Amino acid sequence: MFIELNFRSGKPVYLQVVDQIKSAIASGGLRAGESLPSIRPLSEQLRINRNTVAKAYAELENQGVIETMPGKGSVVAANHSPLKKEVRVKMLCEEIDAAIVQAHHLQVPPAEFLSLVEQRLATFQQKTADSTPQS
Amino acid sequence: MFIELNFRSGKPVYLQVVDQIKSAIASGGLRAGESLPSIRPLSEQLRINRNTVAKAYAELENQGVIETMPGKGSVVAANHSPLKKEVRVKMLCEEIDAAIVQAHHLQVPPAEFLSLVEQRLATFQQKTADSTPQS
Amino acid sequence: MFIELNFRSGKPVYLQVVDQIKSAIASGGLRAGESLPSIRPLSEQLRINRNTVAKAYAELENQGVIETMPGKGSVVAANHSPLKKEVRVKMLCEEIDAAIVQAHHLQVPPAEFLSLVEQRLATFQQKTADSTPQS
Amino acid sequence: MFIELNFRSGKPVYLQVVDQIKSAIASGGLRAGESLPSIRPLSEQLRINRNTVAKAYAELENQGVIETMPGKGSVVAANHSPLKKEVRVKMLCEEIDAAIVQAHHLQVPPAEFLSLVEQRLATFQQKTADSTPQS
DNA sequence: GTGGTCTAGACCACC
DNA sequence: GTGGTCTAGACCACG
Repeated sequence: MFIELNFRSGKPVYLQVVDQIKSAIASGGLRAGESLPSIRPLSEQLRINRNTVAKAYAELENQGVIETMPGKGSVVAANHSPLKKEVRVKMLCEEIDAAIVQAHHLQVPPAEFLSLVEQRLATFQQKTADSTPQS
Repeated sequence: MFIELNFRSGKPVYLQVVDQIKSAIASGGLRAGESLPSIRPLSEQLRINRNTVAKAYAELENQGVIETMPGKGSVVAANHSPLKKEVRVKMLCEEIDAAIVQAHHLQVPPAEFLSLVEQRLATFQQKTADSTPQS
Repeated sequence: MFIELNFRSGKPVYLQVVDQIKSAIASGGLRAGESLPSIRPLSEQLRINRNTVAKAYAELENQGVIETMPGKGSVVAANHSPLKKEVRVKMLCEEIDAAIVQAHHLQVPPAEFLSLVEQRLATFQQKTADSTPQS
Repeated sequence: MFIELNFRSGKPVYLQVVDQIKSAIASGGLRAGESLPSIRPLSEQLRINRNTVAKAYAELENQGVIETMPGKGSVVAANHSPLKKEVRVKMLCEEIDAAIVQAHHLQVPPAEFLSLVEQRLATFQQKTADSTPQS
């Protein structure tokens, strides 16, 4: 569980924790059912307040990414979102549009952009496969 | 100059203005040398505080995207991309990775994700083409 | 906006605030688009910490009950849940089952229970109608 | 003695045990004078700590629902409802109101809500009848 | 040991 | 003025 914080980025610390844990899960570094580090030790490791980690975990829980059992710790949830399909696609499209606008702004042509997407996607799938050698 | 604000997104209003103007320039809606609407009418059109628009313009000027001549309005600066290609690609990859992680957690499979990206990209290119028929 | 807190009930204070606001909305006391009291004054009125009210508002926001615009306050959201219908019905059934078990336990016969439900439902609809005389 | 635990609900485990035993008694699954499973086997069956079951039984004894004779096990107490009818109805109404508020926020219209209540009630009576065929 | 709640007080970003 | 974040330290419930 390696998390790197950037205190100068302006992005809230608890959100950095959220995003990095989600990213670890998406790339297979953490798998459904696996335990997350407890709040107190993690807060000490990251040199931040316990409440800040707790806030991150609470956010992850109500996004349905983890499940936390008071007194017993948190585990990665089985992945299935309770949101309507249309809402999920809409949320994803906003993220995609942001990337497309960014590409235009950085003068990366559409063809190269698409190829980049395919390449990054392949990287993620590779990582996921690597961490499930038992299948 | 069509700008759509989302007051619910948590993203600062002035940054939404900044990003949408940058995106309008990137996508050809605004071209180098063209002038931007003045602060007062734009703030009335968007129904936001003049200070907010002023802050957005200041930020754009800071980034070298526009040039403001006090008393004479603002124009789009000559296009330049001082960043090295590799830096730009790295920035873009962060945006792409965010979308991929999001897709995983929203239960959108890779194939559908790719297809969505292609679709949004096509839509975006269509809009770009529409707004630059003179080229 | 009358909220009554019971500090001895064991129910978290912030949840008491959440439930009473949701109840006020459901019964028509607060209508879509209406403003909620600001966090600071409400916390003073209730004699609790600002963070506790903030936590309640955050919870209401991510249940989609209110919308909050940083720097401008919170308003009651237009009501439409992004959850799948099946999930919504399941959540509701848990609440209903709790009431049914309670009725059995309190030795209230089914017929009387049903009649009670109809009566309370009518009361709520009445209150809603009263607060929308303009329709 | 079938008890189903939900470790994700946030509701304390020992309270889930308490409520399900109370509900089993209320619905006829357990009758006055009948004995309950002892703590040790029940804790093994539910895969929870013995202390948790013990706490549940202590709570039940406190509420007068069961009677425990140290060294001899626990039996269901003779049924009694010391609360006045009006108090019981008031308690029940709070539970009902909670369900109605929930229905409003989950966008379930009153008609569908009533129909759901009738359906769940029928299911519950069915279960009750099944477990008391001897009456 | 775990997570949850609440308080108190600080600083910041936005409008 | 508004809400958002973070810290620090306290107490409690649960297993």
